Amino acid sequence: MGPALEPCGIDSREYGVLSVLGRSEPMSQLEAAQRMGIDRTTMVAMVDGLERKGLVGRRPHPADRRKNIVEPTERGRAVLAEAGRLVAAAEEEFLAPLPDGDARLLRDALERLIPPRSDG
Amino acid sequence: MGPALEPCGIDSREYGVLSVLGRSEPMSQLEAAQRMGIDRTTMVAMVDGLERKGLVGRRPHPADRRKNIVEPTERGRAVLAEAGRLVAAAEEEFLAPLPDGDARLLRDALERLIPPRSDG
DNA sequence: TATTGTTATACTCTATAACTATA
DNA sequence: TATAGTTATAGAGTATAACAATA
Repeated sequence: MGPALEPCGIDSREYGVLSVLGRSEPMSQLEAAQRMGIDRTTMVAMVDGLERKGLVGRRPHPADRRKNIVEPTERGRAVLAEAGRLVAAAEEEFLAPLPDGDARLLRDALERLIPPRSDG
Repeated sequence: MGPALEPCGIDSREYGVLSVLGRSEPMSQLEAAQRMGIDRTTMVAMVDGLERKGLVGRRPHPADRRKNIVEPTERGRAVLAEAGRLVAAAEEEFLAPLPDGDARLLRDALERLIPPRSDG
């Protein structure tokens, strides 16, 4: 995934964070961290980086001023969409050596073993 | 693998090194490092740890005194055997949710995608 | 008193550079 | 001149502890 995402200017962890933030309702940093199973202090650094790149923005939660709502910017959403395409293409290429039908079987088996989280 | 190996007193990286050293002809630290795709300086630390635990021993190469031959001790071989059993059991448990036959298919597909190295 | 974000700090794993001894 | 092992050191990534603001 790393090399596949290079044209986007993000790495796989940033793609994960961007996915969490862009594919559900707006959420706080803590909620995002919990969805990804990472520490909230790690999320601070991740959001810092994405914010510097202009891909997400922080704004105060209207009802609870302790919280930051973190949302992708317009450009962040564009990068997320493009990243999704690149990752899908990389996955297809990776699975190409398998005989017809085996790719789906592999994906289904892995999904049964490791239920996907919201960060894809 | 980590939790599965705990009863052995080794972690997954140490299991990898022990496998490389115990499942082929005796070899130098550099050869072992190259088989695992890790740096030789990292191998120094790994062998240090395994030696402290009494699982491997260093001896000079008879024909080239720059080299260390690193081999499992008798106890190292016993731990390797037990670790192999624990890992196999953990894998079986992990794959248990899959319908009959799918476990083999999954393993075969993964093997086709990612050819196994000598560290298993 | 508990929670959210933040900062400072420490720890783990790994690699790079430089040294010693051998070849 | 090159190679094997070693050491010292630095970097990435992560977590824990402590603090400020807010609930």
